[in-house]
Amino acid sequence: MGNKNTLKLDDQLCFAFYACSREIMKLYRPILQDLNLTYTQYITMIALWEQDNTTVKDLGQRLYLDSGTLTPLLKKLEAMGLIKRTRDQHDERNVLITVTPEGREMEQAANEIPCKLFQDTEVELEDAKQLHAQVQNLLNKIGSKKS
Amino acid sequence: MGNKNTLKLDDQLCFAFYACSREIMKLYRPILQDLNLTYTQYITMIALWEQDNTTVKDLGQRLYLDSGTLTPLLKKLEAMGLIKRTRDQHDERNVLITVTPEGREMEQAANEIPCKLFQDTEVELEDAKQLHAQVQNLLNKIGSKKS
DNA sequence: CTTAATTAAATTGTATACAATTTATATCAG
DNA sequence: CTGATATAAATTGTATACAATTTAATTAAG
Repeated sequence: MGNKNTLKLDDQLCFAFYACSREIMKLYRPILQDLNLTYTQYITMIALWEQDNTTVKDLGQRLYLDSGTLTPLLKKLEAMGLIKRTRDQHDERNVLITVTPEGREMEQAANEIPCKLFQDTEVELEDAKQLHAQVQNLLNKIGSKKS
Repeated sequence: MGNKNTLKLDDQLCFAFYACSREIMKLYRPILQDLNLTYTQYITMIALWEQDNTTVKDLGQRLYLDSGTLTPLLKKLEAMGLIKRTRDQHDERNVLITVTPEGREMEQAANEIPCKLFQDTEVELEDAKQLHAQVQNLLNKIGSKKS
């Protein structure tokens, strides 16, 4: 492993997450191509299917993305007819995002995606599930400052 | 958890990796700012400190990045004086990347980074290390097709 | 009521990512 | 040797990410 004080790519936890997420996205790409969605657009739609009629701010908090990323992405999804963006009548600062019937229709097709994803790999679903819980736990700890 | 056939953000392993890597990058940002490096530039330098005088192709394989991402990034690092790009005399298709003395000097400062990273969070180093091994394992399995 | 402070999106500018194509070089087949 | 194939980088075009700023609307303070 070399000197303890020497930086190694193989010791970088963040790099492992970063590389792993991009490699899994490559598995998603051909599947999502059928829906004409990118991965970021896909998780945005998942967030909206789960919670319709919400704000850009709420979406940003759940997806860990800011308006600089979301505004153009949501405009794209609107142009594709999957969502609708409207100013909140009660507080014009908020933009409300709602899923259109076309967007709802896509949800049905999307439900088939998870079982296809790791189909041709050696990844065991049980391992993935166990790992997922730990990553989630880490993610929660990153935000909270030590007391 | 709702219907088993309903997509939920909290069930998405890839999203957990994706969000987690970006959140950790946010912890890196203020630290890397002292070196005037982005996270991608930082892991590229780590790869080069570990293996000097290598090709763009080799870097791409180790970082899971292609020339479309690396070429402009390496040009930036060269402009900063940290590396040198030269065509291989024996095979002009290859571009050899070498670390300059300035680039080597930065390695010393960078060695201090890992211990600073999770300092103010609740993340336990032992948990992180254990998790890392599992992510690495998954990453290895993604590439290999089921027999 | 009116100005100051706050908040939510949008915009601007820089830096990735990556598919697809192009360019330049090297190798292979006949 | 020579056209066909293959390979490595670079380029082009699209889609994120995100810091920093701007715009518009709301709320708070005096």
